[in-house]
Amino acid sequence: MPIASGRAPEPTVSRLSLYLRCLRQLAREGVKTVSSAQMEARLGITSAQIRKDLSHFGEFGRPGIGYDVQHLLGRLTEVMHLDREQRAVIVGAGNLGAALVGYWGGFADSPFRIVGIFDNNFGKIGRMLWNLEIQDVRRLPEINRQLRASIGLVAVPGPGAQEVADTLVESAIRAILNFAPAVVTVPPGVALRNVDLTRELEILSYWAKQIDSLPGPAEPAPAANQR
Amino acid sequence: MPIASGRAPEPTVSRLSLYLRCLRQLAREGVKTVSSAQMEARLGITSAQIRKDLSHFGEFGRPGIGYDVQHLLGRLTEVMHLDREQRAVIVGAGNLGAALVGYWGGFADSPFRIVGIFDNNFGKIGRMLWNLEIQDVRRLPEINRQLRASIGLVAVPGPGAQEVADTLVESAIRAILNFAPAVVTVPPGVALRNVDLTRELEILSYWAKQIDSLPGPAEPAPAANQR
DNA sequence: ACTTGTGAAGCATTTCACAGCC
DNA sequence: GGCTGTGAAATGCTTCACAAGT
Repeated sequence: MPIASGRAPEPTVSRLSLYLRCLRQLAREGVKTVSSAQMEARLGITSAQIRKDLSHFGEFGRPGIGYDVQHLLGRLTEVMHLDREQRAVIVGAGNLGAALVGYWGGFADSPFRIVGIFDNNFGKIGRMLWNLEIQDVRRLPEINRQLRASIGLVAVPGPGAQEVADTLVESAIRAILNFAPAVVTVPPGVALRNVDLTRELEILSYWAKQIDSLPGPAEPAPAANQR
Repeated sequence: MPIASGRAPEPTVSRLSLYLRCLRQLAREGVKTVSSAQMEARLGITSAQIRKDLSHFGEFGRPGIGYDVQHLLGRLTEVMHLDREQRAVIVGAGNLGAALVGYWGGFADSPFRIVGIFDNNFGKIGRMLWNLEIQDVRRLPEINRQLRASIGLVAVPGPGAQEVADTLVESAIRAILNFAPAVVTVPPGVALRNVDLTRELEILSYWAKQIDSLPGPAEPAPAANQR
């Protein structure tokens, strides 16, 4: 029994987020208790997978009963550090950057809060975006001493992405979500994930093709692992 | 030698898109020939992985020399069906939908073209977004007979996502990119990928935590597999 | 009767390492 | 000497299946 956190596989962690969303919905519905089989029905992730995933972080269920929704919700929220405010800055005040500010501006009960938006374009610096003033990315390290954001979102064109990431690291950011179509590297101790929109479409283009040229009757698409 | 396409693993296909981007850059730089080791230096994907990936689709390299950039670029473009126009529609004309239209409106040399945007809100229907008129999502199946899009982007709030996906399937869409924070299911023969922004931040929140609470000196973050 | 937690088995992907070719 | 393509080994993840708990 690996009491609480050891080192969990990356796929497991990424599914935790899905479990959380499912549990929040169950809580809204007033459901008290849920079995891994019931979650399978909602998420399309096998019950064995769910139990194995949860087992990395502790023993949350009761044989014959299932999981207490509120309890599991609380524990997973802690495990993922979503029980505290998570402050984030966005670099890049273009279409995408603006949409991202709006995206998390909407929900007040989210732990994520966008506390700053930065750009390198003098035409944009000083303008307001929602309730935030666009600031000079060159001042980011200095300004983040006040903002104390630990997450950075990179929404600039590909060629500028590495430089922006370096600036974020220099600003004591611990996690970067990169939307730029570019390979970004970060030093040990900084987490990085990429969201690459063109890449997603290209991958779909491949699978759509595969489906077209299938010999027999249609086969299930690989469904991206419910990623 | 599995001449050209058999069934390639999903991770391989998803990396193909990275190889393409790298090759396009090499072509712009005027580089004629590239080895898997040189690509490793640019992409952070091991040379053995690159060679194994490419081997699923044919033998493109020459021992002692490497790969001809133009040739490999051309072949991979074919493999992924990016040598033809790929028409897409977006459902949801909110912040995100609008940003997505702009995102692909920018680049003219992309095979992806947004040919329609739809919403269910009468306040939005009829308004223009860039050069497209927002249309009633209820008319999507009918209108797509003219548009002939095969890709659909879902940019609506979570609760509406499944209904929208069903409408897209009914409209002869073969591939769906879902941005809504919801589990969507599609019938066999339709490809589906999810881009879940909140989920990405939640996962980063976990890894950033892991880093904080590391006993020894910092360790590399799992880097999301360059995903 | 139902459900969890988990070793063990099964499967998929990555990495190794080298024969063969330039 | 340098590089590809690929079986074989290693690794990592998922699924099975069941003892134990309610």
